[in-house]
Formats: sequence, structure tokens, C-alpha cells
Amino acid sequence: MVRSPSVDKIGLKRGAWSEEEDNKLRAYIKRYGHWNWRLLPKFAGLARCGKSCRLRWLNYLKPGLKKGSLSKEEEEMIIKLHEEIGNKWSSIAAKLPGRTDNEIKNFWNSHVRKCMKKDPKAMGKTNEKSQNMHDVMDENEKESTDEQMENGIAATDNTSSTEPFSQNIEEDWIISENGISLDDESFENFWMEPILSNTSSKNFISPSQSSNSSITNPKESSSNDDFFSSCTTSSVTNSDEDLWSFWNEPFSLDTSYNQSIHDQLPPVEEGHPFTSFLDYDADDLFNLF
DNA sequence: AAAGCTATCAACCGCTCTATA
DNA sequence: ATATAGAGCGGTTGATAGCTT
Repeated sequence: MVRSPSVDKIGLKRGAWSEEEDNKLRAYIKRYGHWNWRLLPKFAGLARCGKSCRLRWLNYLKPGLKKGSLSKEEEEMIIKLHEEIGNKWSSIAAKLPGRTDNEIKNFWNSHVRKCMKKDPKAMGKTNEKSQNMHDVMDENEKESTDEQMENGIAATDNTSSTEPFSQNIEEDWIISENGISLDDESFENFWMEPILSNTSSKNFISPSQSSNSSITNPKESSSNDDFFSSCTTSSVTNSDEDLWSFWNEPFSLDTSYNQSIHDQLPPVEEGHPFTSFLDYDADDLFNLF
């Protein structure tokens, strides 16, 4: 079901993702968001291409994804939407919360194949006469439901997960009303692993997506002054807005850790000049990281 | 029990779209 | 208006679990 790991010509890993890689990617995105897929793996300490990271996140790691088989309602919805808009998998996925375009595409392709075997005539008319397809699928559905009933399995509830993410999520993340956050230990590991695993990555880019706005990672700064001067020196072209975004976006994830940092700072209001942040005592801020 | 076949789905590939300089 | 880079999308591939012979 998964590809065997391999390495491409520039040393980037391919194939199945390990749990460690998943954890790194999940932790990084939870902390900083996916501000730049191409650069993200470097900063997250992953030997993967950005595209691979993006796909892994969107199709597997992103919180809120449903795992397990599609429900009958979801299948009907897919058939109906496919009838209306065709192979617009992402558009169909948008109408099915928790489902990915890849999942829907896979479902469609495997079921189309199944239906073609059953009734090749129906498939020739799929687009203009999808009802035929629907009928065939209904028949298939009935059979599978019958099989399930014979085996004593509930036919309708297919939403329960057996995938690694749902098994591990409670251990890896604290789920609260405020969202999902790393517990303290994971957070500490995150600080040490993804960033330090690539010692050449002395800087990280603000999630405000400005490609030239780089701010020194406080943990990597040789001094507090390095960190704060990196926010202000003319060689770094962060605008007030960038700095505002840097300060707010990574910490707007409502993690308990970040919340505790915020709780210890005077409130910073939106639109407030960022320089007011720099009025905070540098040592205090540095220690908070 | 073993070999062959099929279905599933994670992952990759390459093209298109969009934003930015 | 054009070039370029990054993101997104749909098509395809390939490993493997499970089923059939």
C-alpha cells in the first residue's frame, strides 16, 4: 500500500513517510503554519521535497480529516457532484468536510472500475447519464451491505478511524476548545529537533510569507540582542506589518504554551506599531521562548 | 498452503493557475 | 506585458493486504 523508501538524486527521501517524519511535519506546521512549502522541509528538518510535505499534510496529517470508508451519504454526494462538475476532485472534496480530493479520486477510480466490470454499458454514459452509474453503485452497495449484515457489521457507520493519526493524536497533541496544541514535552522536543537538526538553518522566515523577511530564531541566537536586532536592522526588511504577523501568526494557534507566553505580556493591539513590542524588556521576552 | 489476482490508497508526476516582480 | 516561482490540481503508479483459485 505504501511505496518503499528511496532517495532521489539530490538526497531527498521519497516513498512512505515514517512516524518520526510525520511528527516533525505536524509539529512544525502547528507551530508556524505552512508559509512556504518549498522551504518548509528545510526548516522542519525533513529530507523531503516541499511538494511531498504538502501532500502528506493535506491528505493525511491535517487535523479534522475523516478516516475510514466513505458513508453511503458521502458516496451519493460524490456521485451527484461528479455528475454536475466532473473530475473536479478538489471541488467535490470541498463539499465533503474531512475528505480529501485524493480520497475521493481514489474512491471514484476504484468504484468506476468496479462498475465497469458489472455494467460496461452504463459506464459509457457516465457523464450524461450518471443515473445508470448510480443504479449500478446502488446494487453494489446493497451487496456490500448484505455482506456486512451477514458478518454482523453495522452497515452505515464507516467513520470510525483505524489510521495511525487518530490512534496517536491524543498522545501527540492536547485537544482543547482552543484548538490543538503540543504538550510541553513534545513542544520542547519540537524546539530541539526540527530546528536544530539542520544547523545551517539559523533563520526562519516569518509566516507572513514575505520571502525577504527573516527573523533570527531566538533559540539559535547567540544573544538576545541578535534576536531583537534581527527584527529591526535595516539589512532585514521586515515591515511593521511583517513583524506584527510574525508575532501574532505563529502564536495565534492557541497552543497552551503560546497562550502562557501571551498571558505574561502586556496586550498588543492590532495595528499597534510593532516598535511597542520592542519596548518590552528583551531579556524577559527571550526567557519566555 | 501457495500462487496468482484484484482492490485499495499513499505517493509521485507533470501540467496549469496565480501571484509577484 | 512578460518572466518566474510557488501552489494546486488531476492523472497515474506501485506496494501490499486480502481474496480467489
